[in-house]
Amino acid sequence: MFHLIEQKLRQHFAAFLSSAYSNDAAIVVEQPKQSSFGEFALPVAFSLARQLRKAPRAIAEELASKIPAIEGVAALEAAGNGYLNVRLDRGHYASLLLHAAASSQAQAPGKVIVEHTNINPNKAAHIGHLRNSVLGDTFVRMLRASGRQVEVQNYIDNTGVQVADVVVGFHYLEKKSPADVAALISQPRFDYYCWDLYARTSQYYGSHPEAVQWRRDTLHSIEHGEGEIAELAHMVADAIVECHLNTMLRLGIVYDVLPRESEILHLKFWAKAFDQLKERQAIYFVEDGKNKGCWVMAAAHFRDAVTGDEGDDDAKVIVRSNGTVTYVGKDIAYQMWKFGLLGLDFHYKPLRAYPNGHQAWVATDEACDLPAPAFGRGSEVYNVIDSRQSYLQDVVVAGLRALNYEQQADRSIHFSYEMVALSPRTCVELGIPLSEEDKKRPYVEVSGRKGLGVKADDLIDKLIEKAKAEVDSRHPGKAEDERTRVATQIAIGSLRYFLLKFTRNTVIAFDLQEALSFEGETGPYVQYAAVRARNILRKLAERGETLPDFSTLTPEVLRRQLAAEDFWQLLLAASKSGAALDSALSAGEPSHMARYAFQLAQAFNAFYHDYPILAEENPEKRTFLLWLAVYFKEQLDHTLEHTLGIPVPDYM
RNA sequence: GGGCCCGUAGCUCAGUUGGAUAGAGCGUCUGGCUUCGAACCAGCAGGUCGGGGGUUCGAGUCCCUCCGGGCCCGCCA
Repeated sequence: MFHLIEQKLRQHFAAFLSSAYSNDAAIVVEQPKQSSFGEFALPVAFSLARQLRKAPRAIAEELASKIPAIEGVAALEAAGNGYLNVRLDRGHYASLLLHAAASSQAQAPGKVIVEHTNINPNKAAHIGHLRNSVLGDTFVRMLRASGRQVEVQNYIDNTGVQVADVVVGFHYLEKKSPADVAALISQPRFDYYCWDLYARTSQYYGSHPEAVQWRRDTLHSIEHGEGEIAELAHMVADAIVECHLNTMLRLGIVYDVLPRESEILHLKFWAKAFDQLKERQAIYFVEDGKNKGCWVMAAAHFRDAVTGDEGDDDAKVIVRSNGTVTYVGKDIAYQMWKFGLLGLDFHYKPLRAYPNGHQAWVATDEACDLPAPAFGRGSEVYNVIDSRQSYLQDVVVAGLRALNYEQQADRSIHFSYEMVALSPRTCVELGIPLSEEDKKRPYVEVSGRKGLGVKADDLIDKLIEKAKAEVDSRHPGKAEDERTRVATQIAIGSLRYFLLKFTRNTVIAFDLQEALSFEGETGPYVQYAAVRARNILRKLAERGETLPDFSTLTPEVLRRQLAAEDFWQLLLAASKSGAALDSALSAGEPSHMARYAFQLAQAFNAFYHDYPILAEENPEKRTFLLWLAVYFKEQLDHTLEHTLGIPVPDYM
């Protein structure tokens, strides 16, 4: 509601300034530094000062007296050295909130595609992957909450080097047959097994350089899709994907479609993109020099300043001299498909039906009988990929631009974020050996090749264990499975909030102790506020009472009650979820949404402490306080569950 | 050598896109449970916003420069 009033205010001032001063500058509406100044502050007098050659303060006073009355605004005051502060009519505003019908938001045209997770299917997911998925999933929820149609894609690189390395491990190091591996897959935590095997294989290359030939042979077999090696690769990749989907489902993260690299190749996506790139001369064949025999994209396409003239050496190789295509090449084809620019489509088959009924599909190269939804053909594409790959993302966008797909290039957004590293303290705790140099660093980078990192499932297990101990001590009377469910919800809230509270370009130095904290600015703190609101209503029901009739809360009554600053500030904060969503979306920062939820919880916890609602004896005030609690609960529940993907437990 | 990111309280981080007296959490210290359960609340202490220039009514925010740290720049992905 808050942002609607803000919009109205902006329009009102724009119209007035346009007619009175012929000034058409955009109106800036801020929130005052101190709440005692009112609800909005307009620094408009400062920008008018130059035009009118008058002191800002005098202009602000003039505006305050001359501007026509605005419905719902109680006062307009000049303040400071030229601010114009706006005070809302509290009764009017609250009445709007009380009677607001759940406005069904008009669906914006066009489909947004969000690609996230994209974990190499060769080992267990780790904490860094969780940041990607939680950021992506939350952004998806935010877009949907704002009325956008969104498709969630999880790209599977099932033919790459990383899968090949694990296959090398199984085939050459462990001499395992497909039947042996199938037996392993049926055991729990196959992804953990591969985590170790991948590290072992990488290590083996280090001490046996000649083994790299195994990798080459394996990649070749995978690409041609034949023989035992190719079969192993498929088995491993498919099984690990299942593990990843299970891990993500624990956090409430689901997908619509999983495009795969194998299909990009088999269905000639790349061949078609290659033709277009050649035809439009986005890439060229190199006759000489270090890139001899390759098809490359000139550096000028993806770099601002090119120092050299030709710069073949700076060019990005798209097709190797042996004729195989690089990852970026395939990514260009994939990006084209996302926008419906390729004139080709995958076939699809159902991959899994989620508990909530949602169906995920996976790309295949042969048609199946079941009709799949129309995937791809997006009008906007967000790729959630860590910032270390920004160079490659630039190349992909440059590819679109070089093909004259300017609009699609502009709407290809690298939703980047910094990596998750480990705090030195946590490395020690996990038994990771550190050099003297590393111990002095603020953080240590994780490495899949070395097997260094915190596995996602381990972390989730630890969080559940910790939460369970807390729940057990507080609610010994509740049933075991119920306590486990609540503990799981708390663990999810804790983890999702932890990964969201940092802005995207902050490197997270993951610290186990910090992540396991449930106090202060954490998910459980916010959940606790929602649970407290819930408790009040449950207690009311236990006393045999029902909620009073809120229609007795007339604007006059509301105005009277909201004269109390504490109540007004809580109501105001709770009414800002739409504004918070708008600003979080325009900034592309899920962290803003998380912080809003935290601030709202803070406001409620203070309110809860100071005003025992059920003990209130004045009937009018009691009714009002109950409505306030109900309104707060609705807003926080919605923000947590719908937008942030954080469940609200029944009790804590 | 080129590109991107970071530097704000003891620690970890925000800072509404240039606005009023720079804010949270943790930690330290002090106080508050008669159950709408304290995973909470209240209070104290803590800052030359890395340094130096500049732009203007106004800079943590924009520009230049220097210092310190990180990440990329492969016929890996």
